Amino acid sequence: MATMQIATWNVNSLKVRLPQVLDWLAAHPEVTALALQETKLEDKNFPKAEIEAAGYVVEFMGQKTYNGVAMIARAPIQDVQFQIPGFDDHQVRLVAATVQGVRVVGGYFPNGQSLESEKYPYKLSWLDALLAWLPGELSRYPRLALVGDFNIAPEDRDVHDPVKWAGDVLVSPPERERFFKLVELGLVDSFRLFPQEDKAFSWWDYRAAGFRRNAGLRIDHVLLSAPLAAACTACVIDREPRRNERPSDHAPVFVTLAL
DNA sequence: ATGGCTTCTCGTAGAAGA
Repeated sequence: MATMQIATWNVNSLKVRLPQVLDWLAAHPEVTALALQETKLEDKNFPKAEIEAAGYVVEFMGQKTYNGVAMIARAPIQDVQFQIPGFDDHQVRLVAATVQGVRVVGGYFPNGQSLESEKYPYKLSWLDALLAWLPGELSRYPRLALVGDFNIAPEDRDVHDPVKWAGDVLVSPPERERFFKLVELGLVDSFRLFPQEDKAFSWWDYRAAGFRRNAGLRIDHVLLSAPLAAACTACVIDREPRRNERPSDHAPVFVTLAL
């Protein structure tokens, strides 16, 4: 039986955060696969050599200014696929790859901006496309982890001030319904497999001292198929990098699997 | 306080993030 850890981190610019990513990986040698979101880099500017020099392999697809995803791994990355098949998306938001027999799907789910924005129906259609695609992926890869920045706080306990946020984007019922449709596909919210402290969040607003006040949301998730959930021994939101200078507004989240 | 802060860009102000 071997232990592997799978992680996700919205780095909000890999250009700025690369040293922090490398430091974090060095401090977490059991992390076999790390899915990144919001790399915000065109492929020609991606720091592939630096990541490989640290002893990792990496697959990536990005674009200027916004979005962009990557998969960093200690072990070979196989069968890489970008974007949701059949969903014509001009925003780079998904990478799927197999690492040590585990299918890791890393997503940067759309934010939606507001319920009135045209970005909100885009978010819902993106979620619907993901929901339509995943059943086949799950049958092909029974060991599957869906990770990333979901931009959905599934329950009120995932929100620092549920009254203030009520009905807003990231917590609206149509988004939450789709999150729980993912659960109905057989994907388990690994964080809730274990006792957790109250007010556990993965994102804190840069503004108004959000982190200091723990005014956050739990929107970064690791969802596991049944065989992986059965092997999961821990799910941790690592707040430590949020204390760095120039931190990402998101914390990394990782699971430990005893496979 | 419908803001705050941080990132990005055919940039130096405005959009977007969540």
